[in-house]
Amino acid sequence: MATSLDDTLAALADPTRRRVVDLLRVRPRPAGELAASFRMSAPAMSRHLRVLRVKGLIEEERASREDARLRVYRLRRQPFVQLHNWAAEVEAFWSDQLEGFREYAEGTAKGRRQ
Amino acid sequence: MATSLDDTLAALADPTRRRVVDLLRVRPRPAGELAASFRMSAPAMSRHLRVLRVKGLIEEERASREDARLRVYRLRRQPFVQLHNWAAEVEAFWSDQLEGFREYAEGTAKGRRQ
DNA sequence: ACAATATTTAACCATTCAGTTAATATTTCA
DNA sequence: TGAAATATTAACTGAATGGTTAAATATTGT
Repeated sequence: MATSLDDTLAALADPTRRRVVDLLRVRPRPAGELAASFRMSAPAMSRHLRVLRVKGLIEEERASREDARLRVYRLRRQPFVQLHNWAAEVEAFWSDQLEGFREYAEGTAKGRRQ
Repeated sequence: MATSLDDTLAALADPTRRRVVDLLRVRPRPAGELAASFRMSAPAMSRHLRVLRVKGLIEEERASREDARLRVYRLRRQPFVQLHNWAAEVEAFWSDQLEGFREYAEGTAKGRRQ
């Protein structure tokens, strides 16, 4: 059930969905509470939640609940670990000692092109 | 010149653009070399590069170059640091001792539903 | 000056996306 | 049983997105 990085980034591209993640980061919440946090109709939020769910960023909570009408969503961990790792890899571009060399090489090389 | 996290995620939502970042992560490259790496016309790549530039993920290299027709692009650091930090914050949802408590509370609480 | 090269901008088109309202489950509770 | 509450799916619409080809801009080299 691993979510691809591309799916994760596509799911997070919409600002509303990113804010939903920030809310779920505090604690799992039912769809209605999430919809109420935005000036947005329930169906619109429902679709955002579906995107997040299909892409594997959240899951519907199956735990026993006092009201079965509520659908409580919680974050899944894997996509965020993967995103974290990728961002760290990209950052390695600068932390490498290589970067200093790259700067130097870019400024002095003459015929080294592709 | 700080790029917002929302801009960063929007720029990375497209798989082509994410692959461009992966290529630039190795070393800065001219637009033509990037276009050649995908089965895609030069104008299409040019637009992807424009998105990445406008959103602040890459910059055109101003260093003295042997051929002024080439536009070499390189990654900017800040957006990736920010993305890394945000993903780490989301992950804290699990590494917190709180998480254990949350699981417990979810399973046992009865009337705690805001 | 002129042809070739590198890249972008312009104009166009098909698809995707995010929002809305209306209709459809499902569960709760009076 | 039946109205209220929670949430989703369906159908529609306008805006944004990503690709294409043609035209324009700037630089290089004969």
